[in-house]
Amino acid sequence: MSETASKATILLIDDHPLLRQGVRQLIDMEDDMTVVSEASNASDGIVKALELEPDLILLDLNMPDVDGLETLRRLRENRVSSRVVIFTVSDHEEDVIAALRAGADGYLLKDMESEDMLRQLHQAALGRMVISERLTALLAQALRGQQPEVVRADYDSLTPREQDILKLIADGLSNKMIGRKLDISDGTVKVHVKHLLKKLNLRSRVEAAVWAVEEGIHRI
Amino acid sequence: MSETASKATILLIDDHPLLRQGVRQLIDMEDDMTVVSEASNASDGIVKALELEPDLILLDLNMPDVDGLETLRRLRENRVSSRVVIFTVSDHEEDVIAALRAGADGYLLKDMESEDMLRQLHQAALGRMVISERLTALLAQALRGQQPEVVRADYDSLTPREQDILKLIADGLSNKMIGRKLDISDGTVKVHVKHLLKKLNLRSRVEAAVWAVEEGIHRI
DNA sequence: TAGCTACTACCCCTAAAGAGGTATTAGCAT
DNA sequence: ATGCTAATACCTCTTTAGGGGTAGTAGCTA
Repeated sequence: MSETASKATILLIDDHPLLRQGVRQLIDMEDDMTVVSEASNASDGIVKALELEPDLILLDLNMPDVDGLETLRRLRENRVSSRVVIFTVSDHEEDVIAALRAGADGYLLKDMESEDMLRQLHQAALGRMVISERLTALLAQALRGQQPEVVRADYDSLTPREQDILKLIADGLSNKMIGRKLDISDGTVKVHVKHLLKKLNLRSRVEAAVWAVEEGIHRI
Repeated sequence: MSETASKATILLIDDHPLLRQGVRQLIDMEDDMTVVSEASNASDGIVKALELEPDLILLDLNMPDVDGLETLRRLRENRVSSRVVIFTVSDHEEDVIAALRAGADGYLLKDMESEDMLRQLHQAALGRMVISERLTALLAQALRGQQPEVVRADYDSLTPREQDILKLIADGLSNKMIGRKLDISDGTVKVHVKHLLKKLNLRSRVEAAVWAVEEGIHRI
């Protein structure tokens, strides 16, 4: 970890020497951060990460051979606990989402202003997740995109009672427990389950539970 | 839409008169935006939205009676096409996510600086999604559904085979189907299921499936 | 070698789930 | 009044799940 006493250690993994040079100069001008090493490819980066255990790894996405995402995965596989911040030119939604899903602790764009960059690096070194401001709208949209409207139609086709019971299934309750909770017989619960499975075209309560959780119906 | 020639029209829906007053003054000092009306509750807000069709609606989340989220839903039900930006004090993850899922075009926090606020409002009036910068990390985290620490430990306590089978349970497969897929007997699958339930301290495959989906293990 | 873990497969047994059916009651709309 | 839907409850039947056990095989390690 990076105490205020010692400098936060940073490893650069990027195949562009000039850019590494620029970032290194920028960072090394700060008195609480330092670039401890650089790598121009994935395998070299992983070796150095394991060896140096830096506080922070700045990782380019677009590298020949093994790309940044794959590098990130390999770092995680090798139990590298450093925070990994993607540092790239790509502001494509798929890249951002994929990187975050793969466990990136941040996603910064290379066209940032220097001062902005330093501010974000400080935050990252402290363990905060950092994302270029320009990407917020994109993130929000992705989050919304996860929720298909088609679902509503299906869910709304259920009677109120069936909706109740679907939610309880998604809580992992058995028919008997559901009956107890709703104060009806477990036989009646089975009837509702039967109907709701048919309407949603699912084959078991497990599928129903998974569906409900994935669609967020779970906690409506 | 807001052309550069005419002013962008804004409707405030918030139960705090003083805050409405402040926002109105701030906005009306701009020469390309104007507050055309205010409402202190949901129903009044919806009526005015239908009547005035503003370019932008600033909507408070925390209102007595009908809250902002429900208001947003009703606005959408009534085919109000105005862009709706949530304007609230709540930086809770659930609120942000729920609002965006419900179709909000932005989410701004009330503790913003004036100039920042105006900048964001201009963007929103132009149709861009706006999110307070402070919420980016939160969004990113929501996107990856995150929380491993504890989970990892539990999940890692499973043998590779048990992990395989947990994933297949979360796909809704029966023991027999899992056995067919892994080319082992369904009896063996039952053994693995038994063990994995015990290790994870769960009571049924439904609970296991829900757990796996919620923790994102589902698609590792 | 002995011990440990993982994986496999079977046994027995009970409980739960799900598909099919009939039927009553209440409320609502035609 | 008739029909329709939702909710309730019961029936029978088969399949699936899950807890308990024993046991063989393979691999790894002290």
